[in-house]
Amino acid sequence: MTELQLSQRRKQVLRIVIQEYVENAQPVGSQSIAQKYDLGVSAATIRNDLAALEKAGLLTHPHTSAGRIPTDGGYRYFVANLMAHTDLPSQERHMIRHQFHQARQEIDQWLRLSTAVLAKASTGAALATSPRSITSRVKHLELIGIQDTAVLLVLVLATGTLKQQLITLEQPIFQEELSRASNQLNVEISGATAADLPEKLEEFTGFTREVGELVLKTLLQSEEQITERVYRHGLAEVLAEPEFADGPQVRRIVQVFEQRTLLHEIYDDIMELSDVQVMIAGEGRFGDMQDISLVLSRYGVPDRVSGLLGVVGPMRMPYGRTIGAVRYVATLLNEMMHQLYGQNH
Amino acid sequence: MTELQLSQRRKQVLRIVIQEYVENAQPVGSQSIAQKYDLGVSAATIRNDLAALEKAGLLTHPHTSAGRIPTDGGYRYFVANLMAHTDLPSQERHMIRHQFHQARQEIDQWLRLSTAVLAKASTGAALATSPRSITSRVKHLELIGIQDTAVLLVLVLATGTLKQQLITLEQPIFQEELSRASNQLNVEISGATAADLPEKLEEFTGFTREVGELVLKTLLQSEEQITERVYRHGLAEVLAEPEFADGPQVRRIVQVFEQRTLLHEIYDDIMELSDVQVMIAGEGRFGDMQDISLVLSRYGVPDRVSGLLGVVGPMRMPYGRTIGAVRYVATLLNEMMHQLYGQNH
DNA sequence: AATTAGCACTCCCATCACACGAGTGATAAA
DNA sequence: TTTATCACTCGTGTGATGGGAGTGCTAATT
Repeated sequence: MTELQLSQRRKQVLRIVIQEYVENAQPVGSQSIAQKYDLGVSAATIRNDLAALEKAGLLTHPHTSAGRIPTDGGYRYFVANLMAHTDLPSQERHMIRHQFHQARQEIDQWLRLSTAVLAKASTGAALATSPRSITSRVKHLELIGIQDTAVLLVLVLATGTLKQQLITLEQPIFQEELSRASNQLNVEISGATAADLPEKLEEFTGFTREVGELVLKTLLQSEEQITERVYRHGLAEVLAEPEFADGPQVRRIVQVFEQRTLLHEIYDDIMELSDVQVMIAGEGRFGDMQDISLVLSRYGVPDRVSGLLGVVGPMRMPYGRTIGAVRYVATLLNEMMHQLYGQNH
Repeated sequence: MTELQLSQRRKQVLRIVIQEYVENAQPVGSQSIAQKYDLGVSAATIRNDLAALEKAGLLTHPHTSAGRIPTDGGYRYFVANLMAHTDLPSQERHMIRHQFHQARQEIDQWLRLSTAVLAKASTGAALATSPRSITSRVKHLELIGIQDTAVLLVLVLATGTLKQQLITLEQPIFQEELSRASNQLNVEISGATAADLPEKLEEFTGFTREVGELVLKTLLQSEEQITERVYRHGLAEVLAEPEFADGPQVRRIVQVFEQRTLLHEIYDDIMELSDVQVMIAGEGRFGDMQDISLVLSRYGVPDRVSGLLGVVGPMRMPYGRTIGAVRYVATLLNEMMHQLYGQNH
């Protein structure tokens, strides 16, 4: 993409239009700009600038005699070139950090908190996926008889995640045999990844082998699944924004917010990049996302676990603030999880 | 409440008004009734009946020259006295049952499926809570060293539910000591409830005792928590209904759908009663639920586990069908869980 | 007493006309 | 390149108008 060349003043004008529009949700005209901001030029000049910015595809009118509003391209230019790098105010940061430290050692709690915090700090609705292991490593397994013919396989992964799987048997099995099988397997497969496992399983037969296969299956599954659990928060609030006054628009954002498939599609894109990603009106690559923007980030521990975190809201969104919030929460989560999953293993 | 006395024909008229209005979302007038349904009387007579039903508080006009629409009271009367007892068509029932049997032994899957099925079979958005144990019983515990000073406590309840809790220690502890502690505890507390536990813990000291206390705390927590996880499905679809064309109304239903607090408040009411409960416009007992109805049911195994399941939708809802769907899915869940948690223990 | 026909009345809704005003675009001068 | 000026556009708000669906009432009928 060739970098668009704009005079300083025109950049300034664009910045003002976006800022005003984000704040008031009203088209902004040349006069009000000239009046409110002292650019040292008259309204007529600004009018010319506005026309130029419109020609460049950064602004539009809703109709002839209305002020200008930013296009999706306008927002993109703003985010890429004009936006002030905004961190959350330090007071707010401290409050959030404090809350996180309250919820000790509970990933589930952290993610709930993350969405709550994000929804509050942005104008959007927040969502987060549970973390997914990049390569799962078995730490320990346990077989527990639940009923005569029902056995619960409990799998502890190196990350501390628990997986459970119910096994239904043809005929009853004694707890001693369960213990024997689990002991044998533990010795062999503790620390193994999905890649190591098939080889190690070869020496086993019968029930023990079956359990081993199930472990493998569960392991693979846990590496695949990226939206095992999705945390959401703040949909009701974002619907109060004026752009969601009419029906179709509401359904659109609710769908984006609810659908798991979208997250699947986006996941890989986000994972490749370490910083916060902004996706305005679907960037042409995703379906019906007119007037909707996403601000997303990866979180986790590199090469170990990672998940998705972010905000979905109207295109008319305070990007600076939102990006700052998402970035801060992601950083915080990174810290917390680093501490948990830590250096060893 | 004194049972309202209505002539056969008036009941019939009320039934028709509700049926037509539910179908078309349009006020229905005396003439269209006389025309479409052969009641053997003229429009004028029906007009009198409509006036009488309005006086009785079962119908209203939006304005003088419009047809009638049901009030919340009208719907209540309909549900209580007039509604045909409708089960889901048997073909649909079979399909649903089949889907449930596909998702073998996975409560999580069942509940996801339940909400998906309910959302499809009703005009509403479906929600379900994860099951909660009435009295949790410890089946087994396991202590697993994750890092030097981090130990994962894995608790298997008699129901097969897993609870995990991370313990952070002051100083490192050896796996042998962990094993010793867990073995000691397992012998003593296996099968114990929260009520039994304090007594049994008395003989322990030090680390073992600490773990025991933690088990107790976790147990109590799991009995309290009723909305550990809430499954939701189909919000986007219900927003397509004409009553949600305007803003405030949308926010209202989204709030009802999202809020956990409401579920907490309703929980006890629903649990007392075994059949499907219909709650129209909050029944005067709950906050801002204008024009919103809930159709809810308990599910689970009596005296062991139970959860909440149901639909939230517009007041203008096909109650017969919705109730049938909720009832069927609840029954199905009951069956499945009965099989899982079963007769023993 | 219940039902019916007739009729005036009410009130929503769609349509049109009109004026207002914010904001533009163009032109010509500085 | 910037500015002042001015005609033009078009959404918005207001008020008038007519049609129509549906009611409520009254008086006649069964």
